[in-house]
Amino acid sequence: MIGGADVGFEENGAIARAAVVVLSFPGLERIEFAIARIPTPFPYVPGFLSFREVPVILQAFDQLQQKPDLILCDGQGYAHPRRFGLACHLGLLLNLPTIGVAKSHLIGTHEPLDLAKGSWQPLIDREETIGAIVRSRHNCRPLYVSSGHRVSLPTAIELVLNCTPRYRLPETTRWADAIASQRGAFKDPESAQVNP
DNA sequence: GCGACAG
DNA sequence: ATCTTGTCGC
Repeated sequence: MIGGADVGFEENGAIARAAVVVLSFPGLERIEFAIARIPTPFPYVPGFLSFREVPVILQAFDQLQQKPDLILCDGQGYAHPRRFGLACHLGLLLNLPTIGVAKSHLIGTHEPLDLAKGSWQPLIDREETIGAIVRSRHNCRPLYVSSGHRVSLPTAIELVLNCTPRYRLPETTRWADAIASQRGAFKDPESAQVNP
């Protein structure tokens, strides 16, 4: 079972709303999801994102009946100024394997990336490989992948690609995002009528 | 001093 | 992250 977590905001950022979903693997069928809302505990400060999003994610996670074996996070893992991004923070607190999958760059340099899906390049910072940029779809902006907790970078890249059959983002992230934001045909959580 | 800066 | 319609490109 693979989990996905994402956070959205309401009331001009005053309320943080998290969604954690659980998908089967490798089938990627949606098994379950949970939602939590709390007053936003911390402002957005680059490099300190976990203090803003992890608390509410933990509350949503606690509500799950079926706990996932690993979680794909929306944000950096080891590819962080102090090597401890959101994915590392969440994984350590839950003592669960996690992977950081960010949609944009925070730190690190890299060589040009091939356009073909599946290609990747190491992300380097201070002579160290901290993660990788991965082409999850032909000719699309790359994903910033890095290990979060108890997962190696090669395994992280492989898992992210296996969770991304069609779109730029992993299915886990797409579902969590659709549920965390208040978009789509999301009416009653029980009816589960959501469109990623 | 200047530019960059996950969500 | 969020506001917010149409639109450019494959």
